Amino acid sequence: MPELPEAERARQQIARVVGREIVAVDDSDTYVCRPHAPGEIAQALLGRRLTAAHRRGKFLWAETDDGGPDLGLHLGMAGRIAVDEDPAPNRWDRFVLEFAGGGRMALRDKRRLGRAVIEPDFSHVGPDAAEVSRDMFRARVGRGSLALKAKLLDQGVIAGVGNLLADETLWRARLSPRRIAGELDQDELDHLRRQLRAATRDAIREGGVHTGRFVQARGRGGTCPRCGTGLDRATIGGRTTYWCPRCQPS
DNA sequence: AGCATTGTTTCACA
DNA sequence: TTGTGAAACAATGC
Repeated sequence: MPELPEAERARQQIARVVGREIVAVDDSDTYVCRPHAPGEIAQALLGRRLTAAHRRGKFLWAETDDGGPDLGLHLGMAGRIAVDEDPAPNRWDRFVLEFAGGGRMALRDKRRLGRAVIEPDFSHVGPDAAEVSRDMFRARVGRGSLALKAKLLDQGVIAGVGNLLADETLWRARLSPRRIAGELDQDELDHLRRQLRAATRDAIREGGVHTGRFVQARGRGGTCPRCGTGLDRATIGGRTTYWCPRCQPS
């Protein structure tokens, strides 16, 4: 599930525990907490408080008090942040903070592709897809020979777009996922950015990328919500991609 | 049984 | 340097 809209909801959850004293840390999942050894994150956080919750694309991090280290979190393919909920039954809470007074925050992740790390490095992460300026978007997205879909999925170009949001955005913008990024003109790039922002804003408001009109129609045998044409399907940028061949001509 | 899956990283290679 | 594709990661669901 998690793309930028889900990550933003997760950030809001993290913000709820800002100011609470951390009295226990479960960092025993060595895969989710890699490369840290068990207890390393605990030692860095025990007794501290989170002071702010931030997000860039799908990457989350929280500042800590007294010059403590940042705590980086990523939801991976199936994670979410559970605040003050009962512990998950099947050890799906991969990383947990417990607070004075009994509350808790868990990275709840059926798979284990989420991450929890101290002092995260975002040097290779592009600007947030919902915040990127028009000029920055033109310069970063509108170059190179990659297919447009692959370009949007590259977190180093712009951060936050996943497979579903990419398809939703391209459908809204009436652009083929196969178009070459560097061949779009300025008007097309500006239009694409507008549609990306709109699709992202709608998804955050409606509760996730799954609420998108196109995402709901997306799938084997799906038809275009606008014109009823059967959707095309192919692997682009390593991900299964759907598009309307009529609305989004190559 | 086999295949697919919303994410990221790494690697071999062109 | 830039780009491509595949594999790996882990686990679940159809």
